[in-house]
Amino acid sequence: MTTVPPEPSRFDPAAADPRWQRVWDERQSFRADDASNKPRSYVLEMFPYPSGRIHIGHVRNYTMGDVLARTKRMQGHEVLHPMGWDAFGMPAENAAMEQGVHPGGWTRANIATMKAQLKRLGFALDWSRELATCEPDYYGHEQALFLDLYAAGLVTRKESAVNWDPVDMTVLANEQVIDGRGWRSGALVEKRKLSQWFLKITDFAEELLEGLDSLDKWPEKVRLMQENWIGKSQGVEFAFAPLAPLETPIEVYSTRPDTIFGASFVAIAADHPIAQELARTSPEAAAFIAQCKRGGTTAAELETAEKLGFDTGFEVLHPFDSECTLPVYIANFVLMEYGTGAVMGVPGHDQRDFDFASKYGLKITRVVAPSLAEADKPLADGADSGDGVCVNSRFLDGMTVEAATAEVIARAEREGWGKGKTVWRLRDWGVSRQRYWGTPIPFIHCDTCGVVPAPKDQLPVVLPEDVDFKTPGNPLERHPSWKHVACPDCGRAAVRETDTLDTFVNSSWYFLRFASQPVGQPFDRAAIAKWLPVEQYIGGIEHAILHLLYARFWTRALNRIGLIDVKEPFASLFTQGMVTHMTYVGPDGKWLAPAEVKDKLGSIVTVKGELPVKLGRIEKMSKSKKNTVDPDDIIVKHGADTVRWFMLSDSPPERDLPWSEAGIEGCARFVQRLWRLFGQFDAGATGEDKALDRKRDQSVAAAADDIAALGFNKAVARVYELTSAIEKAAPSASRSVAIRTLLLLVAPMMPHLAEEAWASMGEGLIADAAWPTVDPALLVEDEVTVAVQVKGKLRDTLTVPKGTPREELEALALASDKVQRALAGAEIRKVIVVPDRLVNLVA
RNA sequence: GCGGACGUGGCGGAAUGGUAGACGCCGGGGACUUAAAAUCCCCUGAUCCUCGAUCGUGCGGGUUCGAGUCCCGCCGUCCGCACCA
Repeated sequence: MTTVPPEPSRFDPAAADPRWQRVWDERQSFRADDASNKPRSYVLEMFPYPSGRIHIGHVRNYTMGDVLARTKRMQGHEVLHPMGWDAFGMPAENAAMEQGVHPGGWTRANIATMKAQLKRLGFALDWSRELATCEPDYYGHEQALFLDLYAAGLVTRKESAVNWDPVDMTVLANEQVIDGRGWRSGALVEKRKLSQWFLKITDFAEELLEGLDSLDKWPEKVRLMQENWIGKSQGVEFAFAPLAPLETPIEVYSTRPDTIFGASFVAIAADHPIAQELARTSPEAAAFIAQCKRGGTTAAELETAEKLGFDTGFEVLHPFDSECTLPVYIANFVLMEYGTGAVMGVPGHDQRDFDFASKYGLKITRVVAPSLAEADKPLADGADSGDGVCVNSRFLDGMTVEAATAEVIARAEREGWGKGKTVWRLRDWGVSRQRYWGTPIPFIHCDTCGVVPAPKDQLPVVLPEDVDFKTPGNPLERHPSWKHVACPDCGRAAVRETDTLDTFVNSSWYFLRFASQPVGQPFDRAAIAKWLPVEQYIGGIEHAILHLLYARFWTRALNRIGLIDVKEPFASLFTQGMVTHMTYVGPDGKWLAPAEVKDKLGSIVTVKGELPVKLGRIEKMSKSKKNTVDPDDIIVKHGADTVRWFMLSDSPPERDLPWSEAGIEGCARFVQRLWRLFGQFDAGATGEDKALDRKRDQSVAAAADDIAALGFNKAVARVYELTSAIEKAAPSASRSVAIRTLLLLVAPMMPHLAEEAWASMGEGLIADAAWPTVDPALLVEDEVTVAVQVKGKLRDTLTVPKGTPREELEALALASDKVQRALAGAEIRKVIVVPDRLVNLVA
């Protein structure tokens, strides 16, 4: 094999990248020391699902975390920056069904591939802590934690209507149903009654909600989304007394008890017991209920769905007025799952009730008005949901909405027909999945003893290897021997639970396992106290609810049962934007890959045949749109540092980053430009360049601030500025110091180039070097440019020593020809001077 | 319907209420070269143009000596939630 010696004036990533990656590996440069006395930083990016290959979104995510981790390290922190694999999940089983491979083999091969890809990007990861959730060494501990939660009463098993995905043939959590469809399969979700395992996340509704207030370093958007998801609503639950022939009272829930005198009907859900009972004797009612169930549940269908009702003929009594009776309707807009499955209809102050009452000719009364005087203001345009005082409401008249609400609740409780109640939108988390490739739920079903937890000394309950995927459904259920065990209590023949845990359980505690991996237990409490909470967590906004809410819940649950001390897992959260790319549509209307098109005289044509190509939208990279770029290809072409630099440049990290070929080439040019500049380092140079010294330290200070705030695009701009300034400067000792400093500054972003240049200067590993210190005196300019405005418009600028007194600035401003011309002899009425910034002459 | 974010050159984007457009990409001109690549220098918001001037941050108002930034009202784009009582 012959090797071509690299051109010395060019940086050769093909040779340098693997060389330095090997050095970091051998020296274990990024291994976190649990015993360190340095300040600690736990930097974490959401671990990937091993789908096959790293995609560009991963590269962006991990590059950001890496720059932060490397910078923190240089700044003297003991950094924990681990990586692992969210390795259970449906795609592995799909691959098993489609390709006849074993999910474990498929997953582990993908992990090997993706790990090699991550290594090629030079991430400063502590690989000694690598974990994969599909290994018994991980999920066995998860089973133990699940049993602990069970012992504490936080795991329940109950029969319930569940979301059944008919394509994936499994149950889905509410969070996994999007617009009535499975989040993975896209199939219309059906309702089924099954015995399921649940985690009692609703026990934590209040603290998960209140905890959001302490997460001041989380995006407001994510906190709001979680708040809405938890959905706290305060109101009153009370009963309407029945009139014969109706026998049972109707319990309703309302957040507006102040409007109780405006109630003109009661509506119950189609699934409500009274409706179901009526359907047995009334074919009309049965037909209506059937009609309700046919209605779609997608957003669009709900938007246009008409409010439909069925008059049961029953009547109930108003709690405050024995003269007043209300008709009972079955209505298609009332949900059995929320509140009591029955509502009081107040058409005057609820648009939905208004529509319903208008349609069925029910009474519409105003009971809240801006003032008592406006009690009879007509409700022409629909319901009035505004604030105000109660009217037409007897003893409530004149009270504010708030006071009236309190009064009604007080009376209901005193008189015993209702009570104040908080209702949550959040449901318990159903975690049973009828799948093979997940954590086996460690329980045993015994005909004699019932549901018995697997003894802890028998953990892990390991998945069987010999399974077949030729028929749909759960392979664990079909396996000939796996499920048959002796009951741990009575010893008689029993069967294992064949459901596995939702994969979101796996990702709900992995950040704890990274902090320590003791053999016999899930984690070491002291190590968690040292490292947690994660200082900076980085990942996609798509996990704003699911993963982040579940992880918060697990952390709080483990805290409550006394296993850990931390309550919130992630102190600071950053949600990064997607990598997008132009899409191309060929003459046949099919998507074209970027490599299949080219630019010909300003218009885009196909490479083959030069046929015209239509430009689509700039969208998230996806295989179906063919607008993807493979990270490996770019690494081979340009080297890891170029890819990393591109990921950090231009777009603010929270926004989308449009991929462009021109952009990556610009980055590649800049890598070489830096390399040339680093080659100009001259240890023996003499002479001082004060301006460059100042620029150097200002750049370092600003870039440090930018990186700390995750403003990587701004840090990149500082690097460009300093680079240009050094290039323009004449040789001097200052210039050499500036080159050396620039090298340290780019080290977290372009670690391979930095190591190579650092070594050529005769230094050790730049990975072990310290962040450059700055002279605070140099951060302050001694000369400033002051703007001179006339009536707020810029007319001139003055360059003056910093701290020039106001009077002098004013005099200098008045002495300017341009200012005099702009003034044109007008009399000055007022002068605003902001020292070191501007003078504004108001004429 | 409810909630939120955003709107700045050809493009990605900078800008503690104080010189709008930093930095990068694209484009144009030039230098070097037999030539090209690579590299370097200059220009690059619009209009009128010699200096210079006028306009300019989605639209309309307002607060202020001064607004991309704050307030009110629109328009548009994107995201989340949704018969939630």
